[in-house]
Amino acid sequence: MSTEAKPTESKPKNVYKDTLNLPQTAFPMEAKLVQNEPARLKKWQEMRLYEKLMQHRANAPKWILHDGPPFANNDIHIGHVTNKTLKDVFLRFKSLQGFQTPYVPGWDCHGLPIEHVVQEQVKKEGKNIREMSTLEIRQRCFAHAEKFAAIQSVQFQRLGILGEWDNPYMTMAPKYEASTLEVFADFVAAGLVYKQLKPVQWSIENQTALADAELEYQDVEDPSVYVEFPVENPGLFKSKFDVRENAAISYLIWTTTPWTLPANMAIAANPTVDYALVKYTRDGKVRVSVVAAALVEKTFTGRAGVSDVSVLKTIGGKELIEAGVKYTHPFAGRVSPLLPADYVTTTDGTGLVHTAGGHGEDDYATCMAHGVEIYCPVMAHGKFDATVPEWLTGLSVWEANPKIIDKLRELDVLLASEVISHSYPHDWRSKRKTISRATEQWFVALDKEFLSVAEPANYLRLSLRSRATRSVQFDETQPLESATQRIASQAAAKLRESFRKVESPLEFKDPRYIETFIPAWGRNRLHAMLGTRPDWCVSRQRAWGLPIPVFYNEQGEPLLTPESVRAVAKRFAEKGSDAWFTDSPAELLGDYDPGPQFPKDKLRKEKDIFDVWFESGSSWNAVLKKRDYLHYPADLYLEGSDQHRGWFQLSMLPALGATGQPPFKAVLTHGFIVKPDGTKVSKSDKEYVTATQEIERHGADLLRLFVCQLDFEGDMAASPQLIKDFGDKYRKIRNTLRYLLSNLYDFNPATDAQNVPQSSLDGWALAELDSLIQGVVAAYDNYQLHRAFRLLYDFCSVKVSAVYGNAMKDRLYCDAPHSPSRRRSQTVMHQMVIALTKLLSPMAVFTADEAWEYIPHKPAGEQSLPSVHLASLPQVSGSSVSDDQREEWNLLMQLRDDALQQLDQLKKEAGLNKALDAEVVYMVDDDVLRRKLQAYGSDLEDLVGAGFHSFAEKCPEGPAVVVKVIDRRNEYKVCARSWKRRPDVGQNAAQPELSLRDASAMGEGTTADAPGGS
RNA sequence: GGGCUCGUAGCUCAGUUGGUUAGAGCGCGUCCCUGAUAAGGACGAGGUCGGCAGUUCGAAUCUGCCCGGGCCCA
Repeated sequence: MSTEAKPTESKPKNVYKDTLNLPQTAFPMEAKLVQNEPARLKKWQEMRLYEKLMQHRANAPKWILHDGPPFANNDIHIGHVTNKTLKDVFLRFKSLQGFQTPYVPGWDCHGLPIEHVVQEQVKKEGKNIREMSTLEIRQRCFAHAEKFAAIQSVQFQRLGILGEWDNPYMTMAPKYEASTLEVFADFVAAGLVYKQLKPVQWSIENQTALADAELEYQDVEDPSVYVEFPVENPGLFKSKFDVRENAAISYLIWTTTPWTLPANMAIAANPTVDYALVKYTRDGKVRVSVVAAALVEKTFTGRAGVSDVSVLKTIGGKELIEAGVKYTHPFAGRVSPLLPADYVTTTDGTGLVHTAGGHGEDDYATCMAHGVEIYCPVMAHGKFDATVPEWLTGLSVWEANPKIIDKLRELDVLLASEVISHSYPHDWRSKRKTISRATEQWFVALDKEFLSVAEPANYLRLSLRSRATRSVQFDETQPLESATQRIASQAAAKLRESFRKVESPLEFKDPRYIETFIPAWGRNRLHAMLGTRPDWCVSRQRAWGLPIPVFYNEQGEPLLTPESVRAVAKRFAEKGSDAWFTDSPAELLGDYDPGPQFPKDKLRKEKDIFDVWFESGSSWNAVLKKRDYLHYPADLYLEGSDQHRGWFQLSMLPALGATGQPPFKAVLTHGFIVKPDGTKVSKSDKEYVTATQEIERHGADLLRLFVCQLDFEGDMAASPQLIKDFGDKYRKIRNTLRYLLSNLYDFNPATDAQNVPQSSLDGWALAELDSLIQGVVAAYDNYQLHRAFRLLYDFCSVKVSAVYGNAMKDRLYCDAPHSPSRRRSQTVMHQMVIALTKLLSPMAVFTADEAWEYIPHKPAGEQSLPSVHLASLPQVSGSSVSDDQREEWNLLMQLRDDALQQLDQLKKEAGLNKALDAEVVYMVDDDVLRRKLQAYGSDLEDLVGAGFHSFAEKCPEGPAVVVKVIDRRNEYKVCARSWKRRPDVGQNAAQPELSLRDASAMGEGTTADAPGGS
């Protein structure tokens, strides 16, 4: 499209370039984060930045975020990055705000995952794990945990996480273990600890009970059987229900776990469900069975070998149960009862539930309630003991399944057998199916009322559950903001109603009440979980953990008192919990005298260890209470949303049991990293983000910013590609900082600062900066990181780069160095770069610190700070802006939009390429308005990068101001220095090629050869 | 199956107590500049606001149901 060839022009390019004040800075455009961050990290470590910051804020109020300990196993992953970054950003913001923010990172060191890895290692080495002593296994586990805590520590520090890395907390440290036992002692003192046979999810592979958190549900196929359990006394049944048929009578049950049938001790029925007496022919024999009326069709229709199905009559569940007709176990021979249970439904099965108290939570509850024995013939390794029929003894439960089905068929009580697919719990480590199995376990009672050791004797006695639910109770004094909250409020009303009977609700500022949940629904969620969770099974049958400090005498009676526990704690504090395996009971108990019932030389030690959650859940005691520079409760716990059931809840229970109040004032949860399509990632996905790899690829700051820009309240989409693309955002911010810095090389606010009138682009920019500072601070304050990032980014991209910075170019480059207009702009830019750097510093810790070094003449009191991370929040200018003033700016920006569109038109239609060749004409009739606009001076042309502006009359209709852009290539001459095309070019006879401004600027000389930046 | 939760342009997010043609930035397309230059600028095209049905004069916004995703349980 090059129509006008200009071969002869050959203009001597840029002869005036040396006379300009072009930007200069040593702040590099290219960040080279990957290579530069480690150096800066080293610098921080050498100057002991964390300690310096703590000293710097020695007299400030504290803000304590208590770290939830990651598991000391494997490298860090993107979830760790998210969690630790959020923590670090909030800590740094609070510090910027003026708080002292000590941060003690920690690690969860005990537990099955580590023990499992060690087992695998041992296996690989060809050794037999059973031949190794517990102590030996524990030492290897200790080494493993220590190694990975060290690895993760380095990785977290590489991310720029600031904290007390040389003194973290470790749950396996002797003093920590002792602190955990102290909490346990308080539980014992409160009478909350008991031992009982109870079904738990049991891993056959690992021969241990599993915590909720150790279970994974997977869809599997299992045999399901419909079994006719013959009534014990058919005559009685027939007479009770007036049945005349000459047929066998049975209760029809359904189960997907045939192997639990040997342990069957009852059948549960729902008193509110109607049951049918169904007559049918199976394999040529007429039979009558009881089944829920609603399930007759589903149960019998289409069954092979079943015909002539008819309902003889329907009876109520209550009636059925009260008739009291027992049944005979088909192959165990026992006679067992029909029991009422309201959890029995008619969605599945037959409405009559096979009940084995030794193999199920509900079953257990039903049996306990009716005095039925908890019977569990399955041993730890998953095989039947000798109490079952001979043909089953010694078989594993999985081997037993088909045998039992065969037996049922042989006994002619199998109505049907089919394979169904359902969700079933698996051991998270072995990935094998778990079983429900009754064992002796230590429990913490949720519903027993008690007084904590911290409470006076006349205090209201409440259970752990009611303390917990009370502390998260909904606050109906808060305005309703969403449907969620409304629902929450309804639940709260119900809850409060129940409180009224025994207790008064907590006030907002009561330390037993959790003030804030972010997001708000966390309160609701935690409440629901606390309200329904079962008693806490705290024992595990493993090696790698904290031993439960119980002794047994020769009669098998347990020695467990607060004093005995504290005595062991004392020993552990010195020697670590390995002492349990090396020391005698007498040594462990030290001076403690358990009395004649428990002779020390005859005591036997408990073999169970604690659930790891009990240890990490006691961290508030081991950390917050033991380090005098922290405080209890913490201001914030911040973890992924899975921790509602995990650490949040299991920190609350120990804390409530021991101190009567929750360990935190606020809880923040964040979502999980998912793939860009919103589904969950697995390691084999190509979208999987390998944290350490991404840091090595793009640098920590980029990853940190990436995390910050996502709304953590929901799931967070990430992939290597998304992170890479995000680099554009980083570069935009960095270049904006660079541009600002590059125009400040000759600026000293002490001598050069100018007043900034509101009616100017500078005034507009300052007001924008003010609202940026306010907005970003508010966003940080409300934990809306993505909003803080967005505000900062948009400010850099739009306000500075596109509008203000662009408009100021002409005067910064071409004005005389000391001209007030140039100095005024520098005054604004100086404030901008300081504010931006500070506001960015919690997120982009490396980049902000780097930029800080290049800022000339930092604010009073901050010149000597060695790092931006010791600085405090930027000040707002504080000048109030009237609505009229805002209107004026809005008008200006609107005119800018108009002008830019016209410029674009001219470019397309008239071949105008440079805005500097155009003139902007402001057509105004109103004198007052004209005068207002005139105050903006050359802003009026620079706003769109034009060469010249003027005013003109306009016709009275239409808006108050109309802007018109005119191509002046044929009218005006170009100033050879500023490249602006304007009528005053040549008016200074001495400088015929220049505009008046440039001619006079030349006269004053330039600073182009001035010394570079700081 | 249950509890909680999310679902607005390719991406990340705004959308205030329901109210005119649903916004921004990025990306994308087209173009300009070459004195922020492995930078900078302009214009433009993109959305049945997950779906359906209600309430209402009017709904992205309220209600119900459904679909899809996530966390936690069973």
